[in-house]
Amino acid sequence: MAERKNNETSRDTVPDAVVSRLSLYLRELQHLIANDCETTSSTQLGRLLGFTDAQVRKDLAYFGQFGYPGIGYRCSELVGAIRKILGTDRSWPIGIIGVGNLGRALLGYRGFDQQGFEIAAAFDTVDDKVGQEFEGIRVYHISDLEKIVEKMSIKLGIIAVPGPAAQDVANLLVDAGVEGVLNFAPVTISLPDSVQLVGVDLAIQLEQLSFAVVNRATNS
Amino acid sequence: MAERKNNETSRDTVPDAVVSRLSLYLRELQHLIANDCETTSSTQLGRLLGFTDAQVRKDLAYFGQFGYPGIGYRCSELVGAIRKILGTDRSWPIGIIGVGNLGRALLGYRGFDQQGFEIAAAFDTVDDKVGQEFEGIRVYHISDLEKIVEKMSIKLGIIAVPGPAAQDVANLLVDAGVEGVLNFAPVTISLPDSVQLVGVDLAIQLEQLSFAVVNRATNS
DNA sequence: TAGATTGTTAATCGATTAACAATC
DNA sequence: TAGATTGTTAATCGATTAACAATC
Repeated sequence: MAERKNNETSRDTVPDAVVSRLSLYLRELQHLIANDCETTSSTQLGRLLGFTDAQVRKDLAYFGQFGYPGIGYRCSELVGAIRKILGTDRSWPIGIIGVGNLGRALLGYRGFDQQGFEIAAAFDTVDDKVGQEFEGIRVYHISDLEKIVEKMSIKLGIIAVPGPAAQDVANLLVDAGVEGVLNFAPVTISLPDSVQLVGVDLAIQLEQLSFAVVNRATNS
Repeated sequence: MAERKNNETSRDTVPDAVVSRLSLYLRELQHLIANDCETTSSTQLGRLLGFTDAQVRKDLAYFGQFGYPGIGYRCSELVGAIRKILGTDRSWPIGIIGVGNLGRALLGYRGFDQQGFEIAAAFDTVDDKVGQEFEGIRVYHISDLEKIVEKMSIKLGIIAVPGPAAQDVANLLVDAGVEGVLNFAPVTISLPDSVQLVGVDLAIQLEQLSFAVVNRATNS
């Protein structure tokens, strides 16, 4: 069907920045749909998010042709296309390691389900927590990680343990066979290339904000 | 002291990517210090974080000269310099709006204090929560926001409310006089240019991971 | 001194924007 | 049809890397 050099597996590498904008497009499109918009345009999407229209079109062009010249994009169609690109057109069972404050907050976070993520199990080492349920999610002992990961087909792991334990937990997740890790611990961890890693450090986000405030006269 | 075109306020705009790497350098330096390293080098820092040595030196060069040719960087000195650049050499009183799962997790998050952030007050609209304390932090009614922000010199606000309420809360924060907002709600909010905004969407982080996993054969 | 490492300039690489023919 | 908007190419802009004189 599609011409060009296309060959499915030999697609050019996509910059991270493009992928994260894709998520933003998806979020805006879902809002537009909630507000009964049937179609949108690169200009509208760009205006909503502070990007140029050219950038919106270019980003989408990495993955194919989704629009209609003279018309724009059908919102629901583009949502479907982006979810397919991101891999969220199916459900991802997730395991969370660490049932402290942050872990429990993530267990209760409603935003995940809506985007195709489903927290299947939690893990901890503290006896008082193991066997309990939080937000309807059962807490297992970390020593059962491999067994449960397999049984529940868990593909992604979220690390929500203190920094010093993070690398050990990461290793256990890799051994258990997960394919991707989201790390909330404030440390750099290293994984084999075959396992994907995304890190989120909440303190770093505040540092970015602090910098922006201190330098606001200069940079905005 | 410093020559060059330098004039303090006319510094070239610093790319966001540079600022976020600065936070990573800071984190690694703190680990090095914890492990009794007195000095480090651009090569070592780069290796720890997966950057080139040239990038480390170039990033720091935006802000001044912090190293010693032939020797490298004194860790504690560079930590001090980066904290000053990021504005975390002083304490930032923070207000958190929304005391649901995520808000409470942030209230209890130990990583903030260590980096110069201090959660001073929490706000909600739910009667059962107002007046309570979580993790030693008092919850006020949102209608007291302006008063408390002034009294406690709160400069940064964290939005941890559901999406539909986020823009309203943002407006209240701006009216109350905060200078920066960290938004955890999964919506795009808009603020006057005079108020800085950083957004963190947890579902988006998982989408990035999902994309990376689905495309791992191609891009890693 | 010789070896190491910085700060900085120039070269390379990649990402964003502008422009426009093709299309509805 | 005229107006709108796409997908895509070429031009611009910015960020990363390589190289090296200066320095300890």
